[in-house]
Amino acid sequence: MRLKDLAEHLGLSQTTVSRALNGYPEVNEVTRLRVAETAARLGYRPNASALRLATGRSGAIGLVLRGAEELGPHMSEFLAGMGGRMATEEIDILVTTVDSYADEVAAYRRIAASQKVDAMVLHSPKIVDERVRLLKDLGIPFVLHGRTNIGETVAWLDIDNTGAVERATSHLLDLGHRRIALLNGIKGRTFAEHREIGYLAALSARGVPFDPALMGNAVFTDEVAFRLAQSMLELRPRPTAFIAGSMMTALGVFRAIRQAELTLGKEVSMIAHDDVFPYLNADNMFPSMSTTRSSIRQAGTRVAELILQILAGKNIEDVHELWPVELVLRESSGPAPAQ
Amino acid sequence: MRLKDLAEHLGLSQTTVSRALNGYPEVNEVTRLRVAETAARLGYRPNASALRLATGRSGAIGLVLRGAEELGPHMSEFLAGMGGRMATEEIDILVTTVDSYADEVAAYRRIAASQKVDAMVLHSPKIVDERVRLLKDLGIPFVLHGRTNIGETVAWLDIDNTGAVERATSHLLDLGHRRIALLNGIKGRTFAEHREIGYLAALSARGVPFDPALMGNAVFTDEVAFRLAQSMLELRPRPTAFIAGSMMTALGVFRAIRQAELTLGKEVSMIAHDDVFPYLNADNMFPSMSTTRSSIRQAGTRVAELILQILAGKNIEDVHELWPVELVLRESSGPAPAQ
DNA sequence: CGGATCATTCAAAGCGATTTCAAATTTCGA
DNA sequence: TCGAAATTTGAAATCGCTTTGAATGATCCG
Repeated sequence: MRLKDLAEHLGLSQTTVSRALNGYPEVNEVTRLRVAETAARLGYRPNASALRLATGRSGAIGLVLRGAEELGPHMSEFLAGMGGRMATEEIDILVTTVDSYADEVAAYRRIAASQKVDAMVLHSPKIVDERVRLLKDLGIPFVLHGRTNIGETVAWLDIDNTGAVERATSHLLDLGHRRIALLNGIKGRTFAEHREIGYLAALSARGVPFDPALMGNAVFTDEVAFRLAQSMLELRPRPTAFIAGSMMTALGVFRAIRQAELTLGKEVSMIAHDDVFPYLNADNMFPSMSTTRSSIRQAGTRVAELILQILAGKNIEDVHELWPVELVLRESSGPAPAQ
Repeated sequence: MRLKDLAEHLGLSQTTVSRALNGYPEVNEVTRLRVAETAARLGYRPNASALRLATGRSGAIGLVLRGAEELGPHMSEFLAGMGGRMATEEIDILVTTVDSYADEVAAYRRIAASQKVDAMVLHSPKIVDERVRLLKDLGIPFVLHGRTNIGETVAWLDIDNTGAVERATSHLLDLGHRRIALLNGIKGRTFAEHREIGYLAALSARGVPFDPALMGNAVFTDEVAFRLAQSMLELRPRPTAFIAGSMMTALGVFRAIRQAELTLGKEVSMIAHDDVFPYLNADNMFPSMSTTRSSIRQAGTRVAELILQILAGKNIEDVHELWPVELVLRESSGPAPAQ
């Protein structure tokens, strides 16, 4: 069922039918109704490729992911959020996976040259992220999920990682903890650096010296977290509190604490960052987990919204959002044990 | 940079340039080289929309997901697997999320009518899954990840859920367990029904009566699993072993066992199904987790491969793969405690 | 009544590729 | 040397839609 068929069926020209369906004003209301009704009845849908070619818009927004590393639980939540918003606009999400960084750059070039997407989302940037400049050079509109220090205006949405960790650290200090371990993300990623800044700021505000042995940088998997926490718990004096970068990390720390036969919430405290996974609830852990919370799914939804605004003409200078992070105290964080 | 520009730049016709780039035989080797070199130097890429319109192929394969429910850790692993295979073919993955089942049907129709994809992947089917018939009616090639009992030939790839659970159950019976709980997936999904069959078969082979109180059907989240396991552990006599449907489920059972102050691997045993998440390793749990293992990422890669074969003309009757599942014994499963 | 205005409709020209069919040039064998 | 065959190139049609610019009738007003 092509436009041409539909037009013939109606005894009208393609022009009129196209206009009727796309809501142009210069078509008789009676005709418009007749067209709409017939199109619906016959299940007509414009061919996506033809439409894209004619309009120049591709009707898709792109996402390039380093497969193994990035397509984890965080990303799928983010995707779900984006998808929810885009679905109502009938805009597709185009997921491209790559293996290496070099492939990633090539992928951006390819996607740009073939005009497959109208805009892109850029993820977990580094402090200085060349991908940002690349996309600017390529002229593709994009929203950065996170921030970067490149001398260009970009549209971004980020959560207040610095503030979150600063508050968590301060709170633990208030509870008397002095040996607070930070399980942070990969060195070089902006969010990890921001968290480190918050951590150091809180420590220095109380004059508590920073001990590099109490800071780990790694991916957020329970396994790595387990190993890091395990070795930190062997230090003397050992840490009395952990700040875990994600819920996966928290699970690893959990295990390390248990294996060391310590009690979470008493001998050792923990505050974890919670991206709000529907299948891993901080409230229902045992003991329940104190968290710094920010829904990554909501972030996805909002990023989608921002992209739509940009495509509608909004100036990217006006697209900056820094989301506060709530500190939710539960059972896993308590007063530091007596010396 | 359009084909036309490139052709003018070369002093050739679009026809020749197009042929040269697409490897048609009737173009002079010297010319071909010159075209290829110039195209590469100028970074020419055919416009995706135009190419699709001209060829009739969309260069994408589709995936419709019910956002909240389906876009979890399993799916992101599967996606990563698919993406890896498709990337080398320059085929895109089009992710559409929907809220309700009704929306899902509409989404399939829409995608079909607008010819956005060349093929689709269908996921976690029900015993009788109408989506399968819908896709057949719509004439879209697809591969089913799982199986369904609809009277039609479809291409599918599935793991041997029945065999996996049967072996796990038999093994626990061998160890002397008689009260074995099964934390299964949502009722009606084929994989859950298959697992139930394996469970029941193993029980009845030993003449162990089936106790409905020891079977739970729910989504695979740690929270739900925790609640189910918790209430099961309150039964008397209580279950001495658990078969957990996923690693998330296992985490919940873990917690329930600990909260009940029992020891995993001694008073209570557990075998969990492991889809092989890179961030949640059965080997590194404490105690390490016995599992029935099958990489869902590999399944994704393979499904992608099968789709490519189908698009290349392979008969769907020849596309059926049932993957065996390995049983990996570790510390979480041990002999039943003495009465 | 007649010219201007308005409301509708349509034919045809893109969009940027592929592909059919024809033309031009070379090569080859008799 | 000449015609046929093979090789190489190109003009134009096509894919299915949007959109420009023109045409057709209907309506209005002096």
